Amino acid sequence: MTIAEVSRQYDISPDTLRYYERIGLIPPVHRTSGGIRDYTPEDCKWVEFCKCMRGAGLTIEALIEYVSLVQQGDGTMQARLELLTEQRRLLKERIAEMESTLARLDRKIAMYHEKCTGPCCDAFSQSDGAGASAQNGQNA
Amino acid sequence: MTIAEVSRQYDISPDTLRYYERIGLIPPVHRTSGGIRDYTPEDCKWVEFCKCMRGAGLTIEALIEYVSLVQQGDGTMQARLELLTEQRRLLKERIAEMESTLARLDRKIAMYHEKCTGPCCDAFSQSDGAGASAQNGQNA
DNA sequence: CCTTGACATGGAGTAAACTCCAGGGTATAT
DNA sequence: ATATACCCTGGAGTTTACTCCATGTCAAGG
Repeated sequence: MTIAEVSRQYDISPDTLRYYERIGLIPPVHRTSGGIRDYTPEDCKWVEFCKCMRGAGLTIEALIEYVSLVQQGDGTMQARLELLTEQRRLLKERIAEMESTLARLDRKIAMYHEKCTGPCCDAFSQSDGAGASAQNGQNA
Repeated sequence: MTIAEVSRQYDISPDTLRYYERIGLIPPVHRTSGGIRDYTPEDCKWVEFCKCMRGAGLTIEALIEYVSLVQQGDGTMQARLELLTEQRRLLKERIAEMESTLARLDRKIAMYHEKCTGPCCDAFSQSDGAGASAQNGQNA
């Protein structure tokens, strides 16, 4: 598979694909005798994997480390397991934080709904501020 | 409250606090007669709100727009509601994506557990690749 | 063989989001 | 009054993660 095909398939520019390879975010891609990249299914899987993990917010640094461990062979299984476990923990933390922010957004939206559909729409004037509930010192 | 106190309380550098104010991510902060920032509880709430929303991945652009709407007064309630609803939708999408990546990480971790504790630890040698399951074209 | 379009490399340029700095004002303890 | 610590602004610098570019190579059609 050429770099252009991979680019289309995963919606990542050729420049970015080369960049990812250069910094070690994906292992070196297979080449033709002429030196042109010819992505194997394995190469593609790395591209997809990195895209997925980056999308979830894993750092490039952690992923480079993981790729490096895989390239060092089977002796690094334990280290890989630890790395992935730590990244899983961090990901779960981020999700929890986002869930709580989502709940907060929901409360704020509910308040705007009340204000917009309440008895006297457009006639309110409490300073809204950061919380649609500016009166009680703390919200979420 | 001085900028240094707010900085400590929310773990945001004074430079970043000034930057946030400059770009409109928080409304103008109250000043002393001498021109020095003196954060009111309301100002602090904005700082906390922005920190929370930024932490969940809302764009600076969307937050600036929200702050701007709030400053424009009560006529913008409907627009604020729409903005928040859209941001909520995007946030939920991101969470869903991260949940699925979390599940994928879990599967991969489970596979490493098997390999590390299985019958012949350290004696495997299937090329691992991006999936700890390099044999079946697709994983997750 | 030659043209044409995609690909290669190394390095420079860019956008976002800070972060740092110089030069100068403010405030409080001595 | 003055030293010291903190704050101000405008602007330059930094980091991250790309993105673009100049120059040269590769490969398929005519």
